[in-house]
Amino acid sequence: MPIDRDFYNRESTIVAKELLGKYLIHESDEGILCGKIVETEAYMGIMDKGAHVYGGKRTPRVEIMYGEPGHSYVYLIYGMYHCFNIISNKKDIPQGVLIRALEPVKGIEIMAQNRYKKEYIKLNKKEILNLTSGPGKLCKAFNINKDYNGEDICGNKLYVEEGNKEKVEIIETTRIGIDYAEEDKYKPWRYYIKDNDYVSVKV
DNA sequence: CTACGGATTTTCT
DNA sequence: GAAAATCCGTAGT
Repeated sequence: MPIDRDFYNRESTIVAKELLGKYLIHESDEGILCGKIVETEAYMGIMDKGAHVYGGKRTPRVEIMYGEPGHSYVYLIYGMYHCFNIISNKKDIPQGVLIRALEPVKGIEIMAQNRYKKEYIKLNKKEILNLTSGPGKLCKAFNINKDYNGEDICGNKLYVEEGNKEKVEIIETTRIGIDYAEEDKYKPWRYYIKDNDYVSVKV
């Protein structure tokens, strides 16, 4: 069951924290993919120098951010990799949560094929850890591309569900890859689950 | 272990 | 024409 849209209709820092430990599900053509969300980043809208919508910028690419919460924002970065975000907060307040890392739960065979064109059994330990331990990697493993931009995360194709409600210890720290964001690059808006092997960068 | 650079294309200036 | 919310392979310590 997808989580209710109200869940996303809040500050992205809150949504980012509460997404940790939940499951991202993709009912792809190859089969069901499921990963536990272990690392997220909040992008806080037009006041955030690290965000694509900083200063109220409104371009075709970021237009989806100004829409209803609970939709996806997928974009191509460095010409080769996709990043997957979930739009948070209400219409006209363009905030989002970048999903930075997952722990594979179901459909690992499919992820192995998507990432390496190899069977899971043939992967070495490092390759297994690298299946979904980064924003570009998890998009490749989950076969998320630009076709999923604007997808409804409250639908039945690509969505988040509750998971097993385990207690998680959350680390708050600074974001990654936004050196141009001046003072905002030091904002503690990256969150991850303590001691999880699939977190992309630890403190 | 860290450091560097190349890949590759969309997006905005 | 430059930069980008990244990743990976290679070279050096």
